[in-house]
Amino acid sequence: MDRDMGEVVCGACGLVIGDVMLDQKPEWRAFTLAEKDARMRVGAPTSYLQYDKGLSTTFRPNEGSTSRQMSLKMRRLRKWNVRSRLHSSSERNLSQAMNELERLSDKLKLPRSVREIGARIYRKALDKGLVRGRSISAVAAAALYAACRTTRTPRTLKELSTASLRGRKEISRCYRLILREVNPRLPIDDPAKYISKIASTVGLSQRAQNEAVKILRDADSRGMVSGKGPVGLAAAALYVSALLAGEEVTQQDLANASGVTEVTIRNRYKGLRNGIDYLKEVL
DNA sequence: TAAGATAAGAGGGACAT
DNA sequence: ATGTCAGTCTTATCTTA
Repeated sequence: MDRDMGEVVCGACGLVIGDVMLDQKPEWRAFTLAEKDARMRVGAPTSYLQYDKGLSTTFRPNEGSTSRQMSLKMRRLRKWNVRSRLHSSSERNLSQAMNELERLSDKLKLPRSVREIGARIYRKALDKGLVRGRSISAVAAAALYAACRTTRTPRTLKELSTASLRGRKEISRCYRLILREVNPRLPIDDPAKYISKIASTVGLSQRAQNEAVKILRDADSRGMVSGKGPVGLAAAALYVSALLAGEEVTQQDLANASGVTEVTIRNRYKGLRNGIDYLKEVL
């Protein structure tokens, strides 16, 4: 089980068995009865996924005493309750954004934990006024992408943009804005994260994956990776390791599975061959 | 048919004006 | 703010084994 990836992977063969990670746990645990008793009072775990963090009240008609007057009064109260919750534009904005976040996460099979972080990032962006003048869906997609990066969950900007209604350019603009304004320190994208994802869709062995990771480490230690796209590097490393292991994969297959072009794979492949001595001899 | 080569164009970062 | 430069990646097309 690879928690970073949000995937369930077979340890023997590297096959991705399922990529839906359900997070059904409450956010706390009770170890003793007394503790449990104490915690009964905290209510549901709060969540950033609801625009009001799950703390709002709702009115329901009282089914027991349904006098005509009472139900009218209740209806009025409920109306005001709803109004007071939704009246501010920022909260309306949030509620829309949370919907979009849910839709995207669903499409991309992202675990709830990532969605939570995406929601938190979106809130910050909204508080800083970054959403004004931009589309909610684009900023939401960008926030979710940022969440993938902070949690080291391998999703590409491209995947985000195909799931979103917005174009890649617009989302990446928002993403860079978020980087600058709200989330200055994100870990750099690690190519190794993409390896098992790519490998399992083209059916490469775990052995080949391990080898590919090793190759990437070598390349990194030689300063060959800076400035290069992480996905292309991962795909090329897999191509090399497949050759070494005698497993059959075409550049075309890897290109399809990874979302980069064959040309890019070829270029990275060439770089790896020239840059790493022990590969020069074998290939 | 897969792999390699080449060229043109897009988009974005760094840096200067 | 705007322009230029170097470098990456994509798309398209042709050649090679």
